[in-house]
Amino acid sequence: MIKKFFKSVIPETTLRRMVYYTRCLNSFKNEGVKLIQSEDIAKKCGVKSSVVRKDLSYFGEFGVRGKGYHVESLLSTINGITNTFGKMNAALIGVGKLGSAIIKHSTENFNVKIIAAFDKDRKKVNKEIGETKVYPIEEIESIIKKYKIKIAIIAIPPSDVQKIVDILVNAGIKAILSLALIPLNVPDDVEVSFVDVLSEVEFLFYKLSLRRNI
Amino acid sequence: MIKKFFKSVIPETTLRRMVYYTRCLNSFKNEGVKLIQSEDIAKKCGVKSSVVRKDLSYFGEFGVRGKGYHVESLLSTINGITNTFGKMNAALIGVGKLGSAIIKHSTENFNVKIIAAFDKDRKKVNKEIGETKVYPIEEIESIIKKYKIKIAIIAIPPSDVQKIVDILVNAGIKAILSLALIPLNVPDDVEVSFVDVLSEVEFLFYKLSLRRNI
DNA sequence: TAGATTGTTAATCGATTAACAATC
DNA sequence: TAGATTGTTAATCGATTAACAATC
Repeated sequence: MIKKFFKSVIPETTLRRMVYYTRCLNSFKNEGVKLIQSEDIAKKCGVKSSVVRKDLSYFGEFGVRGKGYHVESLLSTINGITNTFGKMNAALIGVGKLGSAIIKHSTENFNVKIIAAFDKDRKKVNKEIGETKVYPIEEIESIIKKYKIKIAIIAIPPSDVQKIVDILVNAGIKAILSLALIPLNVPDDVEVSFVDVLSEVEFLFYKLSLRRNI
Repeated sequence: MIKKFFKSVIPETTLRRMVYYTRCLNSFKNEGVKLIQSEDIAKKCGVKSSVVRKDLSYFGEFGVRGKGYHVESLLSTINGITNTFGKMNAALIGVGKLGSAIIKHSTENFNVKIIAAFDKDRKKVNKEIGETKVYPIEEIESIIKKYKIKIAIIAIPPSDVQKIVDILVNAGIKAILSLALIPLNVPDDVEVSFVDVLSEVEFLFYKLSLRRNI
């Protein structure tokens, strides 16, 4: 029987939870845990154990029935599937307060590494923040191509966003994370995603007020 | 016939899009536009017009068939429903790089106002960032109660998060936005939501790698 | 083997979509 | 009235859930 490597489509929601899972698994690994059950992952990540099992099952059969999952091998299987072995290089556009906070976070924390930052302010250019060098906007294309960067984070004022997006797409960027909640024009093969703290707060306000009214 | 004020449950996704819509509507208002169609809102927000109409219909019938929606009255109706007339006061815990970036954003941009910030660092306490005063951690409870703040943003290291969450819940906070992707223990009546830039980047990496493999 | 936990199924729930009747 | 756009419907799609057969 021929077995496909993956189920044909993996749900967005599953992919999002994979980020949780790898974090949990890494934390288990650091604690020296060798074998875990779906229930353990579930508790640590705040989801249900059936969700964990279903999510993992999209990628293959990793568990041992009656026993659980081997932390180490599960981790490396996930890394293998996603082609990411801790080396997720991204670019950052806009080295303001928010931008430099993100660089700082990335040095302290996890898998993502900001390997190049860009700013239009001449005073910031050629400086280094942590290990990240700041280049002028004009060099976006050459640097992105040179380092084969596929993902960019945009932390600039809304008015400048689309202009930069065009440059990025042209340079070969395949996914953009924007920190301003304005729609972007990109080709179909470029992923776009938004993260905006204040919008999320507004959403929470809506949720609370409606709760009172029903 | 008795008409309920709202449909009994409003979908999460609708509520999230309401944030977009109010922004679009405000921008139309500032351009002096009086009357708009669902199609206009849709284009500006990057969704489909049927989605806009369905979303708005959860709250009532605001449009005029054959004509469209009155920008001004639609905006104030939405504000009325959510009890928010531009006055969304929130607290912020942790005045590091990320925290102060958020304060700066809130002064420049939209509806949310950070009316109190907290930090354990004595050197930051009693300073002001923009119009936001920084209080010591010990005063969380008194200040939150004094200003009746219902929503808090947490921008502190993961290890301190749960401790602060307990204090916040105790002080009467009803919604928490955490900037660290670790699960929080809260009572059922407290909303929790997460925003984490680097997790989102990881998610995008997963998405891209899988795209290549299928 | 008996006990335990996985991987999968089928039912349920929720969100999206397009088409169109209602109506300004 | 004719033209236009809303508000609603019903079908489709996608995600969650709990239960359990498979199997270590």
